[in-house]
Amino acid sequence: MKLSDLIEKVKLAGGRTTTTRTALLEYLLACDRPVSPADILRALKEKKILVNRTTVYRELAFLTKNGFAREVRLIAKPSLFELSYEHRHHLICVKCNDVKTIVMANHLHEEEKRIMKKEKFKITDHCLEFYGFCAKCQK
Amino acid sequence: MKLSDLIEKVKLAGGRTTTTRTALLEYLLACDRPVSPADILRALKEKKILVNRTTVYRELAFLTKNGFAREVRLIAKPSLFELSYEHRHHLICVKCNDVKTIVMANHLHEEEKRIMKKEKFKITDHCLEFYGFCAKCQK
DNA sequence: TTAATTGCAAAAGTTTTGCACTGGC
DNA sequence: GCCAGTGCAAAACTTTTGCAATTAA
Repeated sequence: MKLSDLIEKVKLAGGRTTTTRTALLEYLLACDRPVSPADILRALKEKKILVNRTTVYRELAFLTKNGFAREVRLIAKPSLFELSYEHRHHLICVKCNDVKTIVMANHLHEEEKRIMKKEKFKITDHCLEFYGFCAKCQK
Repeated sequence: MKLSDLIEKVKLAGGRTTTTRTALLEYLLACDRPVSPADILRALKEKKILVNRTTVYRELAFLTKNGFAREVRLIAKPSLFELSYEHRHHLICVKCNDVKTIVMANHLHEEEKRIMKKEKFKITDHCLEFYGFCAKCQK
């Protein structure tokens, strides 16, 4: 996904193109992993882009509400956010807390069908995360 | 799982049998769904068992650390906790936020093997949650 | 006894709100 | 000009810590 395409889509959704929004989207794109509001604040500060904490929260709320970002809650206390243009899964190291993003095919269609029938619950999405030890922490 | 068995196991792990701990385990057992520290405080208060907030947090930390409980982070802001004597999954209604617990066989063994090989990540656990609409909210 | 458990107060950290002001389109 | 976006300060929550007192085993 390209930054310009993202910005275009945000415009279509009624959002304006502001310095903050552009910088935030650029950062989320570059990271390619879930980050916390605090991470974002830190990163933008380093780039000399001064943004208020509240603005970051509101921006994330806007992106999430409009389907551009997604909130994931893995290990760390604060919520983490990532762009949502594709279905992602994460490998979370329980030792160093590192999070790696992976993309994989959905192997749960049949299972979801069965659950929907049995539980009368209409599944629209799922969240699958793997916990364990990253390459470094296995040594 | 029976309360007395749970208490016995906690004892083996070096934990003492206190009013708070017993009441908390009893509540978690009865709920059979993830609950927040605030939920626990409220429930114990209703039962006239006066417990401090800090104690609830410490108790949950103790249970989690010793493998009796598990922290799950679904939709609600605060972390939710549930007993961990079996592998569970949840059906989370995105409309009313209701959470239903289900138990299902692990269909991900093959997938996990593949990921471990490809990503050099040693998977020890996973978390799979389904989002959608509960029976009530489909109407 | 003695180590685990607890309460209380205070701090730390995260997220939300109200309000006035600014700036994209 | 309109209304989305913003900063600031303050509030609301959630979670953790230090310390002294209590209590199960």
